[in-house]
Amino acid sequence: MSTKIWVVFANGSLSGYRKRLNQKTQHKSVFNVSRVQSAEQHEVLEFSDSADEQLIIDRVFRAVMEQRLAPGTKLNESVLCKTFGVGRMRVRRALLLLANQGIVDLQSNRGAFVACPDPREANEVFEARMHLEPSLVRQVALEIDAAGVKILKDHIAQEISAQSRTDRTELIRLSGEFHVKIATVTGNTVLHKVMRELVTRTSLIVGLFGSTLHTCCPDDEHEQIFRAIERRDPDASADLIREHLQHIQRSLNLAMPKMDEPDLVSILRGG
Amino acid sequence: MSTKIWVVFANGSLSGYRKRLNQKTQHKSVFNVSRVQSAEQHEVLEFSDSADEQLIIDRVFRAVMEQRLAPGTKLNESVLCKTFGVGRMRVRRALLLLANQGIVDLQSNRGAFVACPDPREANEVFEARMHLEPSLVRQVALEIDAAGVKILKDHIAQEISAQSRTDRTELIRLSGEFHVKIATVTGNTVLHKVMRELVTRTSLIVGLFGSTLHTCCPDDEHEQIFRAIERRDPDASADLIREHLQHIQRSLNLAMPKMDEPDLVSILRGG
DNA sequence: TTGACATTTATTGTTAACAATGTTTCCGTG
DNA sequence: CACGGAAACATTGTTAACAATAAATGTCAA
Repeated sequence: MSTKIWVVFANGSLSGYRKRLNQKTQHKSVFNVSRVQSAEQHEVLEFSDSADEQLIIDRVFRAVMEQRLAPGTKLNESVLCKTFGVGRMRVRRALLLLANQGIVDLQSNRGAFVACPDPREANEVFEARMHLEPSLVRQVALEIDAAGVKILKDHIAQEISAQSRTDRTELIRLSGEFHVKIATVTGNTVLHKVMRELVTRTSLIVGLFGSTLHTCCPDDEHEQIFRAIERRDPDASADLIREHLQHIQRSLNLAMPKMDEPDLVSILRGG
Repeated sequence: MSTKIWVVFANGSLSGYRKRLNQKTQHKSVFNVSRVQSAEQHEVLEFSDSADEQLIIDRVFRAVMEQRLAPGTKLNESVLCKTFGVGRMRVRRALLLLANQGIVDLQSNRGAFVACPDPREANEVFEARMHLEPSLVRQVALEIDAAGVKILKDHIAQEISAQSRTDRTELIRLSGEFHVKIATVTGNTVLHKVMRELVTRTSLIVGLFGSTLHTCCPDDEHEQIFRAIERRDPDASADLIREHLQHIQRSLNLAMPKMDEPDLVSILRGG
């Protein structure tokens, strides 16, 4: 739940609180209040209330990226409540945010479902990534420092390990996360968020339209990209990631219709 | 509020509903139910419940883009409720989504405030735009059709008109929206959403750090970009928009600290 | 058995009351 | 008057009950 630590400037304001705090010290803690009276600055450290909310989001994110939550799966509110041991409000807020990011589809009075991107949306996501990632990786190749190289190197090692263990789930997750980490090493949180969203939606798409296992983890392309970055070669990096994205996109079978109501009807009628 | 029209396949399922509908026909309407009994496909047309919710979001978006909502402004829940004539839930959901898009800062137990991006975040937003927009505008220059050209041409006309009328608010809004419209003409909804978010955050940034009026509407750069697009010149388009973004970014005074608590304290202590 | 209709159940959407917190005001004392 | 303290007030966060809807089940007649 919530834990707050008050460190309060001695100009009033705490007085009223301390009384309330002493009344019910269940989930509140005040440390060294007397000592702190002499502190100079009002400061509040808050261990965010929304931690469990973010947990739900992360779990769904991860499950989608690992393709363990199939598109179309219904996300029942009460089930989520029990699973995470939180109230309905938290679950609904998490679902709203997930819907806002295109990961789940929120249908009025029917509930939340893991999104089923259609081919058009799939192409849109890839188009967006094709705009963003070459330029991004170019910058990374130019500016990356030793710490960044290590992050990517470790990641590649993990991928190789998962590949040798034929750990499919882990490999799928790592495969997507590689692209997120490229954004991470720039230190740009805005880019990080955008990439995370696009990559997760890509996972959905690959899960829906990916014909072969090969689709999500094409050979050692990630390693090649890393090597180009490592030797600070922006042009090669950009070219490689462009090809990489094209390979994934081309390996999709976008003609395959998803199991959607209208399609089902037309199929049955045709038979 | 909500209005639904049921058109139901005659295989049951409606029966129970019609009873309820007849009981209270206040905000529900059923048209031609008898005729529809012979229809073949179950279909639900829903006039989204979340329309008013989206309205709140759009209004805040617009107010921020027009810089009429200053960064730091508190967005009181009850005020918003009265303003839009909706319940608290809707307002809170809207605020949550706005926070998720970085437009609003949601502080626990204190409320929602128009975001105050710091210089670091400002640079991140510009960096993200510098990655995205040149590539985007290049594609637009290559693929745009007559309808797209008209959209942009009309927009430029509007900008010129607002400039001649010295309608500052309108000019600020149009100035941001030009970039969104470039994404719009691609027809890519994913890109559109990303651009909309980045541009709105830019408006916040310009409002905070823009030293001069000139910052937000630099000469006729938009018109030049449009002309490059119109003559299908991808290289020139990309170069121009890159310069354009750099001009805006350079005109910012990022050294100027915002009126934030920690800064205020340090200022007072130093004096 | 099937199809129209009614009923029941499960799930989601909304609201309002309550709890917790932040903010302001006020009061007495030195 | 400055200051600490306490209460009053305003606002936000949470919960639980209720309303509305969807989905499932049951009934009965042709």
